[in-house]
Amino acid sequence: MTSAPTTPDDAPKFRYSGALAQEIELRWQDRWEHDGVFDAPNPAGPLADPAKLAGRPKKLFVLDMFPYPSGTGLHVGHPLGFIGTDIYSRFKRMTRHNVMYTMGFDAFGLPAEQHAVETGEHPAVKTNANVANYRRQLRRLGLSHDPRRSVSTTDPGYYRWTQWIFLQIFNSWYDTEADRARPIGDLIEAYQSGRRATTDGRSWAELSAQERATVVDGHRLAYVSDAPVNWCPGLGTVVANEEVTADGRSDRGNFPVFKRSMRQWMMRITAYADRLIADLDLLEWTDAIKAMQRNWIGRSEGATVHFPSSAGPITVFTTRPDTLFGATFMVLAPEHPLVDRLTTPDAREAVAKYRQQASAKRDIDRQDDTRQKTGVATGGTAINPVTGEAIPVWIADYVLMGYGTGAIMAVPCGDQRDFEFARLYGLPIPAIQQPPDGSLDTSTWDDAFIGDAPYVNSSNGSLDLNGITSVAEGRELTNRWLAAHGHGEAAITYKLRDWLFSRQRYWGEPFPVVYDVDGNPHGLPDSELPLVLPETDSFSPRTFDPDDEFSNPESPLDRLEWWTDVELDLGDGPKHYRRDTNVMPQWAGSCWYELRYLDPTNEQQFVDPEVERYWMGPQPEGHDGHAHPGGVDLYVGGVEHAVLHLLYARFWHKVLFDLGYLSSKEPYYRLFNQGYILAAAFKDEREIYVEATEVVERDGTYFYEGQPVTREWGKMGKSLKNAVSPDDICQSYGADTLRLYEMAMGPLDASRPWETRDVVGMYRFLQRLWRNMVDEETGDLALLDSDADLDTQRLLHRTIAGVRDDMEALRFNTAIAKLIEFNNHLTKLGGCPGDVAEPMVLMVAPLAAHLAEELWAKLGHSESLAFQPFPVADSRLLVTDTVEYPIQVNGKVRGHITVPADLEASGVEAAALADPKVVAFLAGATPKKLIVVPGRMVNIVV
RNA sequence: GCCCGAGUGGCGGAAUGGCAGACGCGACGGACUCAAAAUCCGUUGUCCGAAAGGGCGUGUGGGUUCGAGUCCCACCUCGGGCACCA
Repeated sequence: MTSAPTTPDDAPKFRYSGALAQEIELRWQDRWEHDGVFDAPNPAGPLADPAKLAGRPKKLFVLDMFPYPSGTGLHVGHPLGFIGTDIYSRFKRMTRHNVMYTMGFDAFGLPAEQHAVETGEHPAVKTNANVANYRRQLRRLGLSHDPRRSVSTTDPGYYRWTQWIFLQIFNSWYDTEADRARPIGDLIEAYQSGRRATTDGRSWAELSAQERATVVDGHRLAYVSDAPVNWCPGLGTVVANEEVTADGRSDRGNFPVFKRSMRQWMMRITAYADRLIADLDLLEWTDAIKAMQRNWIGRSEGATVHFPSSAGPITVFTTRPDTLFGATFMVLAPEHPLVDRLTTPDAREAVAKYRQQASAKRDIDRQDDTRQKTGVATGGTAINPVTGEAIPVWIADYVLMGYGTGAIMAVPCGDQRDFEFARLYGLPIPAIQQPPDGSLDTSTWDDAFIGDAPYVNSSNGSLDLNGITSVAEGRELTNRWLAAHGHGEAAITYKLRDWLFSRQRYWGEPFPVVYDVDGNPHGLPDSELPLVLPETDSFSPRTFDPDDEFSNPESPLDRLEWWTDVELDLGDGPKHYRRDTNVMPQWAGSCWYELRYLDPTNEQQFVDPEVERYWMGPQPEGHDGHAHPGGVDLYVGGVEHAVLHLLYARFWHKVLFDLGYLSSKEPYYRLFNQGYILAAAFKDEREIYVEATEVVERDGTYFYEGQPVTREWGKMGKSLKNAVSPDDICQSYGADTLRLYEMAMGPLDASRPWETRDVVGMYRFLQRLWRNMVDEETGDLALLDSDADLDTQRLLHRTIAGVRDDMEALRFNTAIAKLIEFNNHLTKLGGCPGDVAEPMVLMVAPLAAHLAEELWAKLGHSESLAFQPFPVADSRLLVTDTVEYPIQVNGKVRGHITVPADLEASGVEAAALADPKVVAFLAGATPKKLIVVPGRMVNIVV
């Protein structure tokens, strides 16, 4: 919509134009790379450099969520966070920090595979081209990455260790007593020694080899299970719970997802549920993200209660065992296994019909009619253990098989859903609590009562809650009674399910697992790693009609018999095995990438422990002076990974921590969610998006090829046809202008609309800055002959103090504003005083890195300024001799006085009352009260 | 329904309880130019006023305070997340 300002031919030769910026930037980027300026030294190993390390007493690990390298390249929305982390990294280097900062690529995944299917080109070819393009674009932005540490998840040298970590998880079990993962060998040893008993009491030696394998496999943290999973025929693969939307469709592709029992790889993340919640307290993350993680894990405390019935005990989970006296019926999920046995002959037909209806409307419909509850009675009954009464058992689809036990005790007076259900089917609703402002006659109630209130009708002789007023106490007493009488026990449930870890795809990490003739899985020995993805030209996943629920997944790797069938010696002689033909989900590679950055070329270990301790270990005194529990010092990325990536990565990290490979409990100590860049998108009359760059505005109306179009705002991207390429902006204005613009738009965590029109503001700032120091005709340094006057000195040091604070707090927008303000002051002086140039250039350096380097060189330095100390404010120059006080009368400013800074309050008072404007305003009235805030203001109350 | 956020000029936004609107864009006026662009200088919350000056102003209504954009209560609107979770 708006074109870049054109620099006229007769403009001064060394004006800071887009072309000059580009020349400067490319030159410095080459030099940085050539000199290895941003190579961060490790304390040991091949990247060790004791000389460099000596000058950098503190470490700082700054991390971006690494991108998927898409074929369309970066748009200006992508690097928002990257620019922020770059500025922070550059600033920290100037304050004696050894900064770990690089960028890798999360390059397995569907789009590259899709491209391969369409073109027949191997996905690695396209992926490598995309990675190369991303690297070029990121380099063009002047990001100060250590290029030696950049990794791609698709590189066999990388995924070799992803496979290795998988095997660590596979070869571990969760010891609930020690509350940590341990090697599977410890479990076997415990069984062998008899310290751990088998379930049927036989000794370990008495079990057959197959029985032992089954026991051991049943404890592994990565295990093959035959359980209900999310089958997505449209994608031709199973997907994780986290990848299914609320309305039962795939996150990617929006295809229907069906619950089907299938044999698939699972990760026992549920073993870590409590620690994943508890350790959130260690982290500096926003409450919003912590809340999302807690929500997703969904811990509920309560009790399991067993209700005797003719079909055996029906076990329910409840968070309100204290309301057991009010449980007047039970509801089972339609799929509950006891339904058949509970159903009486006369109810059989209705039950069968309801179950069929429920199973038919599993996806979208189930959402729609959530308002009106439905259900049928089974005719069967169960015994309420506290009252001894027989209560009817119903089935209803508001009870979900996938949560708790798939059965509930219904307490209509104390649960809104049960209340509605009881009202609908005329079931009794006895009150068991006395609501503070209601009667015990529940027919007068509009809703169930939930909260603290005295219990009534809640006694059976041995358990008496009557008169107790606290739910917590009632719960506690009931739990004790249940346990004592064998009717139940305190229990905790979670919404979190184990993580479905296999995908029927080609472009992912192959499982380093083979199956013996009996179908038992065996991990490959280290010597077999990496298990390289086999070459083929048949990448296509087998996909199905999206609604074809009963189709079955077929892995592309399954077709490669030359690869799947192998002869191996796993310690007991050469035998025939069949390889696992699944691949890992895209999340696998991103579960540990930050660790590989630390030691990217290590072929013996995924990371050298000494290197890991240095960068990730707990810090008694972190970068900000606070102790921190270890992990990445600053992790920046979008909120879209609030549950998926962050939960999975925390889980893997904790397993590796338990196994003794890592020194921090958590991978990411401080998380910062940057906002999104939004952009105007335009639709024509057919509601189709048109290329936003081609739209012109006339008098508030927008036109595309002469036709009017409508405007809306959305996340920048290909689908809305509103992407702006950073390459174009760098070409027209330079990367420094782009960096400044993105940061100046607003606070880093806020989303904001992109306006190409506004970019020129930062361009002008850099142009003025340049002109204040450089002769536009000759390109030579041209500073004022004189040094700074006192006012300028003071403003400089106020600016230094402010910019420093802003940099620490990631407030780059206000840091830029302060620098512009100071530069505007220099412009008024007619140029830059000699003694101001260096501090000014150093302050600008983290933001406009290339321009600052160029000016620094012109100031006579041959070294890069990357490690020059950031200016420090002189506190003597932060105070002034005189202070201007605003004088308020009744809270409104009516005048100003300027008085010596050290004048005491009584003097300020006298001066305020003597000010002619104030005198006029008071018109002789006597002040009732006079407030002097030293150094701030005066308020006169009349 | 529940849990997070956020509401400030024409626009993006700034403001340890202390002069609301820093900084940038745009707009308007001027300089340079044959002209335009680029660049430079100035004005720019709004209303009244020729001006000096004054009234009104941070989603709405209350409250605390000498003083509230900022703190408290209630509400409205918008954005995000979760949602028949027992």
